[in-house]
Amino acid sequence: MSGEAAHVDLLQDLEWRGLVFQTTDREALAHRLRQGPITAYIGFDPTAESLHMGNLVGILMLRRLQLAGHHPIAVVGGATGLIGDPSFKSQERPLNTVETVHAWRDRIELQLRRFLDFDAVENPARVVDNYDWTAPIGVIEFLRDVGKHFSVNVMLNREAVASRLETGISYTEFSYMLLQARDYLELFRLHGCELQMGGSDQWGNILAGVELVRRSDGGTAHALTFPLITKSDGTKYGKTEGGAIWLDPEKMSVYHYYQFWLTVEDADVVALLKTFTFLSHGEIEDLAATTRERPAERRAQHVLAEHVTTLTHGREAMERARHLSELLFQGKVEELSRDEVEDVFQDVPTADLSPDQALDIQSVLVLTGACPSRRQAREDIAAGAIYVNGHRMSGAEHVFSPGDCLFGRYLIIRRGRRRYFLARLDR
RNA sequence: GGAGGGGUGCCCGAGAGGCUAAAGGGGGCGGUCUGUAAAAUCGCUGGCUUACGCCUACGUUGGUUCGAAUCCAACCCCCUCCA
Repeated sequence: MSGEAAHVDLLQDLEWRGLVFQTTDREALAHRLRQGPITAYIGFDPTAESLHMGNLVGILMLRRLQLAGHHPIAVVGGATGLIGDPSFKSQERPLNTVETVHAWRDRIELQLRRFLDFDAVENPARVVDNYDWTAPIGVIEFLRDVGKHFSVNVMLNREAVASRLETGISYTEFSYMLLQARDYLELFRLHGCELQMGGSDQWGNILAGVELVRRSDGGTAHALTFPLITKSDGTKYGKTEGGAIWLDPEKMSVYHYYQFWLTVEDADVVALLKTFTFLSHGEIEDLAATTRERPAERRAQHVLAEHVTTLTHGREAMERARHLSELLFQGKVEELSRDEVEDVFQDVPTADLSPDQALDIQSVLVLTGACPSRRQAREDIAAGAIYVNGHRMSGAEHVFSPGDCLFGRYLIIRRGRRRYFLARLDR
C-alpha cells in the first residue's frame, strides 16, 4: 500500500471519500489532528465468527489514520459482545455463551491483525480487549463511578434506543452504552486516546464516551462517524446471495469475494473505490472518468476487486481468484489444463461422485448443488440455463459417461450467466 | 379480567365448502438484450414423476362433510379497545 495519503490532510481526505458522517466540533478536531499524532480507536464486537464488509470500513479507517501518522487501536469487544448493543436493533438479541463470544473474539482479533501494521516504529497499531478492564469492575464501583454520570432521561431520548421502547429492552442491553462509554474513558486514561470512530449507528454510544471523559476526567475527547454503506438505490449490500460479505475465506471463498467486488454496479463503483481502497484522488477520478466514458471496459470494477481482495486475502489468493474468473468468463472452459482445474476450482462448490453412482444429468445437478431438486433441474435445462464443460445442455435425460468428462473426471457445470459448480469422479 | 379482530407459500397480501398448490405484489432463480453493469422484457418459483398421477402445505389438535385454507370445537400465539 502506498502511503501517499500522508501528504493530504486526513480529515479532508476522509471527507472527500465520503467517510465523514458526523463529528464533534469539526474545527476542534481538525485543529487537534494538525497538532500531531493522535490516538484513536474503533470497537469491533464479536457478534459472529467473522468480520464482514461493513466492519472493513472501520478497519480501513484505522489504517488510513495509521498511514497519516496517528496511533490506531482496535478494540475487540470481549465484554461488550457479551451484553449486546441495542442501537437501532428492533429486537432484543439472545445472549451468546462466554465460550462462543470469546472464540469469536479470538478469530476476529486475528482478522484485524491482517490489516494494521503492528511493527511500525513510530506508531504501531494495538489490539486490546475491553474484557480486560471491564470484567474486574465491581457492580457498586460501576454504578457509582460510571452510572452516576448518565441521565436515564437522556438515554431514553436517544434515537438508537427509541424503537426499542415500544418492543422492549432489557436492562442488560440498556447498559451497553455505559460499557462502551467506559471503554473510551479507559483508553483515554491508559493510552491518551482522544478520538473514537465508528459507523453512524454508533454516534450515541460514542458521544456517551465523550461526555464521560469530560465529566469524569475533565478531558476533551472527539468523535467521528462514517456513513453505513448502502448502494446507490439505498438498499443494503450483501442482502442477496446468501447474506453478508464475509472477510473469512472459510465463510466466503476468495473467488466469490473477488466476484462480489467485480460485479458491483457502475453507479456504486466510485464510492466503493473511495471507501475501500487507498488509491489517490487522482487515480480514483481517472477511474470514474473511464467508467463514464467506456463503461463496458469495467476498469474501475477490476481495480476495485483486485485492491480489496489483495488487501483482505493477500496477493496470491487474489491472483488465483482473478485467474479463475478470467478462465471462467473469458476463456474456454474445455481448454483448461488438468492442474488448473484442480488448483483453481477449490473455491467452487464441488461434489465427489463415486464411479458406480448414476451420472444422469439431473442427479449430477442436484448433487453438486447447482439445482435444489430434480424438478428444478429439469426446468433449468429446459430454460437453457445449464452448461456442462462449456456446452449448453438441451436434454434432461442425458447420462454422462466418463468420456464426457474433462480428463475423464471433471464435469464443469454452469448455471445461468455466472454460477459454477464442479462434479468430480472418484477413481 | 371483559369485548372485538387476526394467524395463508421466502415476505406482504387476496381467498370464505369443490373450478385452490392457493389471485396480486415483492423477493429469489433463470431466458433474451448487454458489459460477469443498470434498466427493460419474458418465464419459473413445495417435493417426487416422461406423463396420468401421488405426497406435503393455509397457527395446533380433533370434528362435520362425498369433499375444508374455507364450517364447528378446544388449545396456542398476535393486535386493538375497555377495566
